[in-house]
Amino acid sequence: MQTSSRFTFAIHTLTMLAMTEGKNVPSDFIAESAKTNPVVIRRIMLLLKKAGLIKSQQGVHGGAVLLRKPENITLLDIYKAVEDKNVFSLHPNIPNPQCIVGRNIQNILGDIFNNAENAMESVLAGISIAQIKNTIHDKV
Amino acid sequence: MQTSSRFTFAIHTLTMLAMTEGKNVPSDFIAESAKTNPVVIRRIMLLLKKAGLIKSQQGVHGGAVLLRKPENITLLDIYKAVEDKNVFSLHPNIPNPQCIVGRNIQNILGDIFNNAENAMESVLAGISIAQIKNTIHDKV
DNA sequence: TAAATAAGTAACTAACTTTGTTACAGTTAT
DNA sequence: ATAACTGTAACAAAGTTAGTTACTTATTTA
Repeated sequence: MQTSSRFTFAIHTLTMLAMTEGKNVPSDFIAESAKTNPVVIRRIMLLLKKAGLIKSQQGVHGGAVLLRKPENITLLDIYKAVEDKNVFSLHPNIPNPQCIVGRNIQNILGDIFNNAENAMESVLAGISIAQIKNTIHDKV
Repeated sequence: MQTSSRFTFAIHTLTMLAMTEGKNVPSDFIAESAKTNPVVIRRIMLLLKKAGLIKSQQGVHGGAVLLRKPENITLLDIYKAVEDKNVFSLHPNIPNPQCIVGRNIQNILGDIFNNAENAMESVLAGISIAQIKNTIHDKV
């Protein structure tokens, strides 16, 4: 599995927006901090926009701003905005229904995988952008 | 992220071995149940072998057998045997150290990502191949 | 009104991963 | 000797990702 950096880029982006609350932040500025191309950031901004986490403005002094307070944006909100696939994948082809294992394994694993992902997601749900921002401030 | 099916294939394989305890099970037999190519199964068997979960034998009546009781093989053992990458990825390039966010974000996210993965892994650690085998039997 | 700045977006590349496949060498039971 | 296995190399096809260039559209400001 090749894991994407979208989630990390998205958290980075929203943290930057939380640091400069109110002001429009352009993608170039964020890209410079995250050391990537502005288009990569803009693509992620589109996903965050679709999820209702930010709004953006074109033109001079344009950029992105948060639509919610940092306290009300959890990492789970962000995760769901930018990662669509599950952590675990079942078989690429449907297993043999004439085998007792093949006939049952997908149901069983589906439940287990859901439980495992939920456990992971509840950790993400417990952390807000505000907490990350504060941790950064505390460190300085 | 393109998630792999190795974990699912590996659980499927070990469950099959647990069902026919003692007997050597050939890759073709497992592949037929999982609806994939025998080489795919053999490649996964190599990983399970390296992790000490199975042994395998060449030649007529060859195949794979478990090296531990099904009760003593957890999904976490299997996961670690076949998936080497982390669920989450940090930035592909090192963030800008001259930015307060860039300077701190990787440490902060590293901790959070570890917590989230640990939560997921402890669910996997709580389930054994024996449980899966029993669930299959109960269903019939 | 012109210029400058920014998002939005399309198109493309390079690198990488994954599953599936063929082929064949080595091993072992019968 | 033969047949049935694993082990393994090599390759293709498909998909994803990050990065890049280039352009259109929107908006501010001088």
